Amino acid sequence: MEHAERVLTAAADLFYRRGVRAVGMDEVRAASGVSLKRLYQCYPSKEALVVAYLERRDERWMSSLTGYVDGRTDPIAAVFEWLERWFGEDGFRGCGFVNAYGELGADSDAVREVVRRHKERLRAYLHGLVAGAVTDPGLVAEQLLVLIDGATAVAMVSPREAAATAARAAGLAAAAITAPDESP
Amino acid sequence: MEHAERVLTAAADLFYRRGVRAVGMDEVRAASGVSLKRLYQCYPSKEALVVAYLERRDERWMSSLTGYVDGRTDPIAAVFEWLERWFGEDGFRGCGFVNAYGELGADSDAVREVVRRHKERLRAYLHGLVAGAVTDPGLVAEQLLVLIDGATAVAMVSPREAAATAARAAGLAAAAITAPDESP
DNA sequence: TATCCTAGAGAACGCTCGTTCTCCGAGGCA
DNA sequence: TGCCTCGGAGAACGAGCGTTCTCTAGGATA
Repeated sequence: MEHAERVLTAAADLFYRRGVRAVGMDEVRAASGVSLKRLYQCYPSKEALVVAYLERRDERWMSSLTGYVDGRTDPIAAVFEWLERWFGEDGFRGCGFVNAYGELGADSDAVREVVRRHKERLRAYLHGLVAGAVTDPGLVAEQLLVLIDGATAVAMVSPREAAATAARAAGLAAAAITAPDESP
Repeated sequence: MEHAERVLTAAADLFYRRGVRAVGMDEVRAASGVSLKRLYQCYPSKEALVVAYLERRDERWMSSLTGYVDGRTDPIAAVFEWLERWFGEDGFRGCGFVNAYGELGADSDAVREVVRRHKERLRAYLHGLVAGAVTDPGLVAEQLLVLIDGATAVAMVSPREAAATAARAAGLAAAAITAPDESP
C-alpha cells in the first residue's frame, strides 16, 4: 500500500473514532507506520489530512449507500435499512461530517466546504431517488436529508441497543412522506 | 453577578461558538474577567465547566422551547416555528449537545451522560405533546426528535439563508406524521 | 572502494494547553 | 501604626501540539 493511503486509512479511523482535535499527528504516524517526514510530504498540514479524510469518507459513505439502495424496488425503505445496519456497526459514532463541522467549522473554511459538498451530494442523490414519484421532489429530498441526519444524531447519543430505533422511526416517517396521496 | 455565573456565561458563549477544545481556560478568564484562581474555585476543572455549560444550556434551551410552545393550539407546528427562529439567530451553530458529543464523547463519560439526559428530556417533552393525539406516542415522539435533530444539523451546515428551509421541511413532515388518519 | 543521494528515526522548536503557585498590594482589626 | 489575611494578576510548570530539522545508515553509481 502506498504511504499516502496508509496515512489516510489510519487517520480516518482515529479522526472518526476520537475526534480530530483529540488526535495528534504523532499518533497518526504511529498508527500508519509512516515516518513523520513522509507523512508531511503526502499531506502538508493537518488540515490537508482532515480534508482528505472527509473527502474519502464522502466517497466511501456515498458509494456504500448507493450500492445498497440502487436497484431496490423500494429505494427509500432501503436507505433506512442501510442506516440501521450502519448504526449497528462497531465503532459507529454519528456523522463524521457533522462532527467535524461542529469541531472545526468555526475555524476552517476548507472543512466547512467539504462538509457542505457532502450534504449537497446526498441531497442530490435523494432528489433523484424520489423524482417522478412525488409531487415536490425538492421538498421530499430535503425531508429525507433531515430524517437521515436526525436519525444519525439520535443514534449516536443513544445507548447501543436503542440506535436501531431511530432508524426505524425515521424509515416509517419517510414512508409516510413519500406515500402516494390517499385522497381520491 | 456572581463569579461562577460570569464564568459560565462567558464559557457557554465561547464553547458553543467555537467548540470546546478550541477554547482555552485563559480565554474564558479573559472573557469573564474572573481571575484564574477564582475560576478554578468555581469549576475545579475544564470538564466540570463543560458539564455546567451543557446543563445550563439544557435548562435554557428547553425552557425557551416550552415557553414558546405550551398553550398553542397546534404545539407541533409551534415547535418547528420555534426551530426556524432559532436557526435564524446570529451565531446559530447547530446543536450544542451533538457538537459536544462529537468532540468529547469519546473521552468524557460526564459529557456523554449530560447529552443523553438532554435528549431524553426532549423526547419526554415531545411524548407529552403528542400523547392522546396519536395512536403510538412513543414512535411519534422519536420521529419528532429525529426531525428536530435532523433539521438542526442540516441548518448548521447550510448557508445562512437556507437554514429556514430545513425547519419548514421538517415541520411539514411532522404535520404529515401527526395528522389524524385520513382513511374512513 | 569511495562518493553521493535518499529516507527513516526521532530530537528539537516554538507554541498553547490545563492547572498550580508565587508574589504583592489593599483592607480589616488591635 | 503594625500586623494579618485575602484575593487578584500573571508567572511557572509539565505536557502535548503541529511542524521542521538533524543525524545516520544503506544502497546506487562511478
